Amino acid sequence: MAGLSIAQLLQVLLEHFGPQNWWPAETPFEVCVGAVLTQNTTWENASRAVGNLKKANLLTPEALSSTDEGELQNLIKPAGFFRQKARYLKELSRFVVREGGVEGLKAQPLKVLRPKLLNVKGIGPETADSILLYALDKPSFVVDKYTKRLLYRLGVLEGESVSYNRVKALVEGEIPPTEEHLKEYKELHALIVELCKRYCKTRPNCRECPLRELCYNQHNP
DNA sequence: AACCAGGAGAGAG
DNA sequence: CTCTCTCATGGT
Repeated sequence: MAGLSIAQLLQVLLEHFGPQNWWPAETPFEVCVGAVLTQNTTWENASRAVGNLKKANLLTPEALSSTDEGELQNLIKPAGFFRQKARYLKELSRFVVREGGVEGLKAQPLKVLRPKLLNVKGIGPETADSILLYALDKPSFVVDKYTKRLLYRLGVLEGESVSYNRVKALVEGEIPPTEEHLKEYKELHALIVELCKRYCKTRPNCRECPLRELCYNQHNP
């Protein structure tokens, strides 16, 4: 049944969609901000908020950390949860400044950086890994709702509520978190999102899905 | 008009 | 560690 390897999955997705070259952002810090703003929200909504911050010249750690929180709330409203996300962005930007900016973060090893990020209010496992992978070029695989849903429907996971760390360990067990696999981590997560946005949402569209023959429960999703 | 979207914190068991 | 509540805007 579950004879599907993660490497195979990546290969099939790459053949269908081609390299995605994520994350859609101009700077590493913009990736960090976007990672927070897209929490439990569509990228379309998060992107509007990012655009507002860009117009206001707030997409640097220094500018963001010294901005009035109330004004910040107004700018990021389209992303939803604007009160807590404004607080989270303040926490994050202060952290980045404190650590010597993006360069200061990049200089640190993954093993010490990940716990530090998880210690920041508003940065959970997915947001931390997104920042590590796409903003700081550290090989830390990103698990999200799509990843769990897809791996479940492919018969790799027992359910969709398997814990974050177990899914992460599963993938990183097959593709080790080393520098040489950085590109594969980036592409795999991006491709899973691309696939799921189109074919593997809560209500699936299996008929046009390129993976429909691999999906063990395609008739009762 | 419910339902959903690239989560995370806080509290309880 | 797992379960449940809350947080909010915008599209279908």
